[in-house]
Amino acid sequence: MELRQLRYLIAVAEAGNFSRAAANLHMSQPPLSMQVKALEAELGVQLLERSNHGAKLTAAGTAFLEEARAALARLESARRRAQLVGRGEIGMLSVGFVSIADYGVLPPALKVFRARYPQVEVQLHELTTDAQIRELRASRLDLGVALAPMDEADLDFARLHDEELVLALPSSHRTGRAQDAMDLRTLSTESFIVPPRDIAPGLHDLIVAQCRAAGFAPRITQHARQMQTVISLVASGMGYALVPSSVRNLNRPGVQYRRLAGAAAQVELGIVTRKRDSGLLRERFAQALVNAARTLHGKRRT
Amino acid sequence: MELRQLRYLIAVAEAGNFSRAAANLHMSQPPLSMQVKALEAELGVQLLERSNHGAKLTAAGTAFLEEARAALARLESARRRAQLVGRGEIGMLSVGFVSIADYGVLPPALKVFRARYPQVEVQLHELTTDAQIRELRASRLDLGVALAPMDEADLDFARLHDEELVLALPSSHRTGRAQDAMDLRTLSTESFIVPPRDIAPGLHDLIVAQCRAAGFAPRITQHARQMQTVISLVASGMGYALVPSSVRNLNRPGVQYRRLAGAAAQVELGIVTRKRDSGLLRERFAQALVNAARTLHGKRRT
DNA sequence: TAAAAATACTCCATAGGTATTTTAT
DNA sequence: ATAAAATACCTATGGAGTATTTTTA
Repeated sequence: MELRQLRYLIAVAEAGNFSRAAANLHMSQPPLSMQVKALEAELGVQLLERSNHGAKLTAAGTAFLEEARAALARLESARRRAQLVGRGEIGMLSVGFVSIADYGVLPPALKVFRARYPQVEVQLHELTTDAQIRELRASRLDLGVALAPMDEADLDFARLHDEELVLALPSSHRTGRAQDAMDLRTLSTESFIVPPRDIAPGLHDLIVAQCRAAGFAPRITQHARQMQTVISLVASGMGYALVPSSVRNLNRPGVQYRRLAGAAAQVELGIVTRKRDSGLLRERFAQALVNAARTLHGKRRT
Repeated sequence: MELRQLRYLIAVAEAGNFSRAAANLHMSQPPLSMQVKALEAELGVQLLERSNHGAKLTAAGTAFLEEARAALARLESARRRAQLVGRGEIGMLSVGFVSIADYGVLPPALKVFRARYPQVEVQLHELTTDAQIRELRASRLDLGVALAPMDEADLDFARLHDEELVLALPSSHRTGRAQDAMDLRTLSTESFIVPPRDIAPGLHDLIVAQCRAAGFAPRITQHARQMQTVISLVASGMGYALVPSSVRNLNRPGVQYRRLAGAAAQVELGIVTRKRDSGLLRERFAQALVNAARTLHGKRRT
């Protein structure tokens, strides 16, 4: 069975005679007759009733044509959908992100992307860096916004921006002015709230290293997986926390943020993707993230 | 776009690599690559992501293939339906019949046909001969069981059987025994119930001619379109009627039937169809009617 | 270097063209 | 006699084959 034969059959059925159909198809009558005959032979069914006056569909021909037309329509829809998906006008994109991205690059990037590609469904998953790696490998994620360090052989990491660690402390703490940097050494005996190492090893280690640099090992009294929880615990006076600076956007009563005196460790945020995995939408979304990062943090660099 | 190309794309998508797909298709790899490339070129979309390890679908390819598979399935269904209809296993048949056929050939013919072709939908329409001619020409009917005479240039008439006219008279009429023939001349002053001439000219004329042959013009006091009505009127004592003998099967209290003395006019029943209109189902139904007629009336002839 | 896809070419099967015959009204 | 489909034969496009090159992990 050939598409050509279906189109020819349709032409004959519509014209009601082979000669006229051939003219409509810009071809001569004999090959048209041959093709239709070949189709009938293959199906083993007579589709047209021929006469000197022309040809009309048999009952079998009518039944066949109805289905065949639907099939052709389906093919057209296949073509259309492929082109739309190919141009990235419609589609699906699964995006993972660490919670701090939600206070920084993600919202503006999403806003721009959604405005430009309203037909693209973006599925958002708040996941730790580790979980993103796992989900990327399982192809349940197309792109992740995660924390460095990242040296997985099968994944690519593209740096978005750095954030320094800042101190989150209860409002009850009254030392110095809000804009002043704070010396971590004055807090060496305080309790610290830190994300658990198995969940966020990069951030965990960075926080511990920062304290070490200030000459003490932090007394960790609470682990909390999500930044929101960390900040809530600080607000309730459970202790202090070192957090990436975009968490400042999380203004919660009872919490204040202070820059650290001296060298502050940098948390590096970037885009993780599968190596040699194409994906127009993925690239465009990555670009939106890069642009958002430039807008938010670019000023400091230039 | 060619069906071949769709099948090739499916093979590559399933095999995950061109070379293996080519082997599955019993062809060599280069033409396979060419055809898929041609498909992509026509659509203007990349459907496969090639690498040394093989090829996998892009998002566009996945979307395309989903629709394309549906289209191919639809084509298979087209083939199947055409073959079933072609073999007359499924289909639709629109049958017209004059009311007296309903007391004769039609019920047994229908029973046999329905048992053999349960998937064929038979639409039944009780229509006068004239109406059947009209509906056949409008292609709303495939076959009719009608009354002679029939000499329409574009229609075929195949005789089924003859029925003689018999007399239907009220039970109150007490002349002679039930099995005796009755002389129409004894009823020359009675009222007659006759189908209107514009609806059933053949039967009407036959009845009038029968009376003329008996030496009188019938006094027509009532017209009735349907045999049921004619018989009801006789039952209620409104008059007498001459009806085709199968109407005897309509046993209604208050009515008796008698053969006519002397020569009784013959009502000829037959199958009307469009000239040069094929139709397997139509032929099979006609055959069922012929068989039924032979069973019901054949004995008299042999 | 090895495995896969792409390129270069050759060949022939067949879709389509022209000329003509057959068929049925 | 006419109009349509079928048949006969020819041509050439393009689908498929073989041999080879290119690519990248």
